[in-house]
Amino acid sequence: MKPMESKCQKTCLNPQFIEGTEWSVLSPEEIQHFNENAICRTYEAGEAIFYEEDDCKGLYLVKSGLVGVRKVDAEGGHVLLRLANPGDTLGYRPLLAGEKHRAGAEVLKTATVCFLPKIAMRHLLISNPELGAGFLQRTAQALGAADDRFFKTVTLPARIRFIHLLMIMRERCGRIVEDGSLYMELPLTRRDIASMLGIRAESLSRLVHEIEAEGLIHFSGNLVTVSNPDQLLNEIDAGLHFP
Amino acid sequence: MKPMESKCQKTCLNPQFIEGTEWSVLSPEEIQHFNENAICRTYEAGEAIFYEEDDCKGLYLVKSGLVGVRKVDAEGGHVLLRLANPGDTLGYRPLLAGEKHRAGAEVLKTATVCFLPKIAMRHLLISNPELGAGFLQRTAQALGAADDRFFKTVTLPARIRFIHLLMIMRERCGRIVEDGSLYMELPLTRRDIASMLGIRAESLSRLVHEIEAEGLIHFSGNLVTVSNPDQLLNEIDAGLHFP
DNA sequence: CGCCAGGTTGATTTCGCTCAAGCAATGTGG
DNA sequence: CCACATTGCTTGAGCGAAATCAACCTGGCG
Repeated sequence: MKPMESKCQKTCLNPQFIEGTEWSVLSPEEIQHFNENAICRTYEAGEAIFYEEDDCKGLYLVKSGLVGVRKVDAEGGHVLLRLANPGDTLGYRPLLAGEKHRAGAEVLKTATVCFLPKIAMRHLLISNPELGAGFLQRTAQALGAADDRFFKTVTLPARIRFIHLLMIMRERCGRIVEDGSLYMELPLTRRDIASMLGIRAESLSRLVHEIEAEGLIHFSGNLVTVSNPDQLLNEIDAGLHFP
Repeated sequence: MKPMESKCQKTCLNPQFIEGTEWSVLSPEEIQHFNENAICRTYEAGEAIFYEEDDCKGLYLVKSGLVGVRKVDAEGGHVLLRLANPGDTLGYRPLLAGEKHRAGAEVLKTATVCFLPKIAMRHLLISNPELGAGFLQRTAQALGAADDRFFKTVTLPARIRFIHLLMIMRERCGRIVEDGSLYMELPLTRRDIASMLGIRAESLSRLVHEIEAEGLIHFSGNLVTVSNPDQLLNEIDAGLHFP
């Protein structure tokens, strides 16, 4: 069976969806141009969208679901670099740098993704300089974030990095439940979380155990409950401003 | 005594110097506009050009010398993120991202640096879209490099990372001496090298000792001699493609 | 001369890794 | 429906790479 593909037919990019993304600067005609050239496809969890070292054929707008960007090392271990949520665009870095993909994209939760060929993108970049400016800004911000991550992984202990990651995930999938505690469902396997922290799954497991023993957090499967989120934030601060 | 500052007076940006940099796309009039607004200044080793968290007031073109970009952690330790050689431009990331500086710049070897205010830069970006495209590309490449560094620091052992760094430095300051061996003068302290690798100075010291004992390299102060550079390259490959 | 920063070395500890086993949930095929 | 592989996660024991702490060079430099 062939994967489900379809022209977007004015459905892919629409004013509500692109709100807050780089695409929001497009005019109605440009949106139409996008939709005429883009191809939508739904991927199941585990499917790859593109691989490291592939030529960059265009870019990928995540419409729903969750996508992970990863690199693979010599022994086959993978390191998760970042996550792409609905509204995020993938593949713009290699496109703008004029390079091949330096990381692969794999679907983590069933996702529909809109592919826009390079040529169409170039057309849009020329017709609307604002679009380029938007991606320029986003790339520059991503560079800052990447430097930050490097800095943190070499200066902070794994425990603080883990708590930090939890606090970031809170923005994506956290909910405050009636009694004031924080509740979230992590969309990642332990192995993937560990790789984002630069540690092994076993080490993460011990770390989780330790934090749980202190009563700060309760884990069960992918479900996390934090009784007192502020306490964790304090620990991050303590990790930074050491006396 | 006030630091030596001066208007560039047509001297700063000139066709020979900008060859191969992002600035090479400027027209003669634009070059003039740059020179009229830029301010040159010479810094001694150890001086700071800007600090982390400073507002970004413009960008800095390194004309000569060597500049380091670093972040400082809670206990006052610094991590060297990257080096800026003559022709490199600093501060474009925060400018383009619309953020404050997220790292500081410190002169490592006496450097003359040309400062171009934000407003003048905006003017140039508008008058010449090629310039923006150039910085876009460079930013995108830097992002790829930053991801790569993170990936390497979590997957490769310190030893391989060190050799890797040496091979990168070769391109900047390496010379092949008459008998075919490689000779270089590292413009960095041990502490700074260690911070780039994400390890402590003591660990680096032991590492150097170990590699020297194997006869691969000889260190004396900042001077490095590599009798057989290919052997080191092989080791990097071995570190990647493990059976 | 003494001081100081940069570098080295040694002893000890800590953190995270490896290897190995066990367990629960989920498929899968007979 | 059950036996059996598979996958994700956890746990334990032992190991190893770097960190830490502390002492000690060494070469400027006031």
